[in-house]
Amino acid sequence: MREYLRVMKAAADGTRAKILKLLQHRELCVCEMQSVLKISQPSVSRHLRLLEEADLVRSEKDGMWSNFRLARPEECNAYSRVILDHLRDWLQDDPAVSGLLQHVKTVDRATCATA
Amino acid sequence: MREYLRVMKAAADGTRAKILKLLQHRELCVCEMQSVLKISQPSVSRHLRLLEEADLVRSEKDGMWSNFRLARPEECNAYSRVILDHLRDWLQDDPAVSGLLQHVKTVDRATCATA
DNA sequence: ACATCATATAGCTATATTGTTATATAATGA
DNA sequence: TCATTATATAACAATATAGCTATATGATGT
Repeated sequence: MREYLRVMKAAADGTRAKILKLLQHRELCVCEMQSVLKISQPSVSRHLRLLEEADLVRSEKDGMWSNFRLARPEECNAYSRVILDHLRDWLQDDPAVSGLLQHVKTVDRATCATA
Repeated sequence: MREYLRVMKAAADGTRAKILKLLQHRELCVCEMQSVLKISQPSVSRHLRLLEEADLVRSEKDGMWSNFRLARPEECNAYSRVILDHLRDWLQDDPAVSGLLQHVKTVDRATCATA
């Protein structure tokens, strides 16, 4: 039950759902997500920690940056695998998500500068 | 997004997950669930309202009782259908859930008496 | 070494959630 | 009608969550 709740609670938040949808597009660092989501950097960091603890995302350090991506199937647990799988279809037509997906195409970590 | 969050938040709670697992066994009235879950009747009622608003369960009045059952596929939305589908496998070996499933077999609405 | 940038953590506030008790509503049966 | 039973709603307390600002950590480049 513990793992089930961790995954479901992680997925049951609007900001985190948006992050997952953004990561379907490509890997992103924290400051890129901050720029797209228009929330504070610490808030993004905490959401990412919850997503990572739920095995929904994974991160890798690249120098100064932390790159986050969706967890690969073999990195998932039984619950996160299913959620990620369905999220590829879910929210695809959501207006808020579409807007962010437009925005993310114009974002570049080189021009973040701790907005 | 609204509907996604309604379903995910409804599912992302331990007590409500237990209710859904109990309802896989059979239809139950509020007082039966109260007896099995050992929480107050108003608390059960509110959980059921949230589950019903998420199209995860449906209820029918039967005289004095409200019978709750899992929503049928045609009563679901895109999200609740998927969650209910996976929940048939999920948590099947969870010790807390197993305990409740044992208990629910011995429960009868006739012997509830607003415990 | 020092300044800068990206990220993480700590601490706080506002809000949401879950539980409770008390009470309202509605059906049943003497 | 009146008491009883089942359920729903209201109001409250305790806890959890999500946002913020301030600050710590760690890498980069001068």
